[in-house]
Amino acid sequence: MPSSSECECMLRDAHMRVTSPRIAVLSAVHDHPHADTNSIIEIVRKNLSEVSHQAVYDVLHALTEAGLLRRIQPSGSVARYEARVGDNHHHVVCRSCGAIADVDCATGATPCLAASEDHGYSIDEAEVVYWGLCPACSTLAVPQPTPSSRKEACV
Amino acid sequence: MPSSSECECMLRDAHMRVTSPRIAVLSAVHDHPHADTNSIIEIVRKNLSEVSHQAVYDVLHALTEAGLLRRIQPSGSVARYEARVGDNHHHVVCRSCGAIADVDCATGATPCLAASEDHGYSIDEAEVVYWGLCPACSTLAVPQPTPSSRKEACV
DNA sequence: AACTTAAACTTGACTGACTCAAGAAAATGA
DNA sequence: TCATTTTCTTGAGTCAGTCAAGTTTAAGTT
Repeated sequence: MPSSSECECMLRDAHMRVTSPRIAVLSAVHDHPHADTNSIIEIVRKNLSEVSHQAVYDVLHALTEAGLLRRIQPSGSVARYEARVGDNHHHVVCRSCGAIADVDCATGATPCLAASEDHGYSIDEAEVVYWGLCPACSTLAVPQPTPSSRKEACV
Repeated sequence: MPSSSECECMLRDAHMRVTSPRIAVLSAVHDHPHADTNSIIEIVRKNLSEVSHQAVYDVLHALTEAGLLRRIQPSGSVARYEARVGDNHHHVVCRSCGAIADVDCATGATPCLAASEDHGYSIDEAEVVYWGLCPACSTLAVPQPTPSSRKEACV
């Protein structure tokens, strides 16, 4: 939960102009990791009433571009943002409720970055998303059969 | 490139009713891995004119549910489908043009599935997306500085 | 072969995340 | 303080994907 002046400092360090929407957005994402854009807009408006959604979108893009935020977007989810940048951690996503938690990399600093066959691509990042059920949902949910369990021979 | 009768057989094996849109969609995805929904609609309409977009959406969902197709959706991309199911391979995505290629798992059958700290989640899948530049784009592109290269001390 | 019914298809309107564009306002450096 | 560049506001627009209701069709049953 960095203070306004700390957020201000982060912006200055990134050579970005300091504006109250930027401070508010940066602070909001620090306080609410993995929040989606709409939530961020609401949080920002609690502190600064009257901020346009476009401003928040612009600020999120600018901060992401500057490396102060990281944008994540698991399949089936809208864009989410987090302030934990610089390390390479991954995420667990609940299939049922969509909750997201951070996971440190299992295999060290550059996880899984060695693809077995890169097809000539120059790879710079390996993004890992673990899918499953969060503690709350896994106690509620009935175990459901996997689609792959009904494989039969075809004549 | 499976024949219609092979596609028909896959559907029957999955206990699904055999319809021409389903055969056309299944065949189209087999022939065009990683195609997005719009492309699939166009391909299907070349063979079967007059198929509604809703039907294609429904069919894609049903086939995915049945395990005959797999849906992938890298950040910033629309949904894409592939017919290679059952193995756990991953994908390389070009940051510039969005091209996708398959990558076999680097670490064996259940790659990276061991998260270091699972936060109580019951994990059933690890999805890995490699980001980089495809061969074509990496020869064209000028090397761009990473955002993290401008870190300075803050008083 | 005809019937029944659950599943699939068509049509058309709708939602919601996100973008575009152009003018107004504000922060920075001189 | 002034000029310039960047940022913010406003409002319209785009597009992937969904919803809903009525119609058609395939497959199991009689």
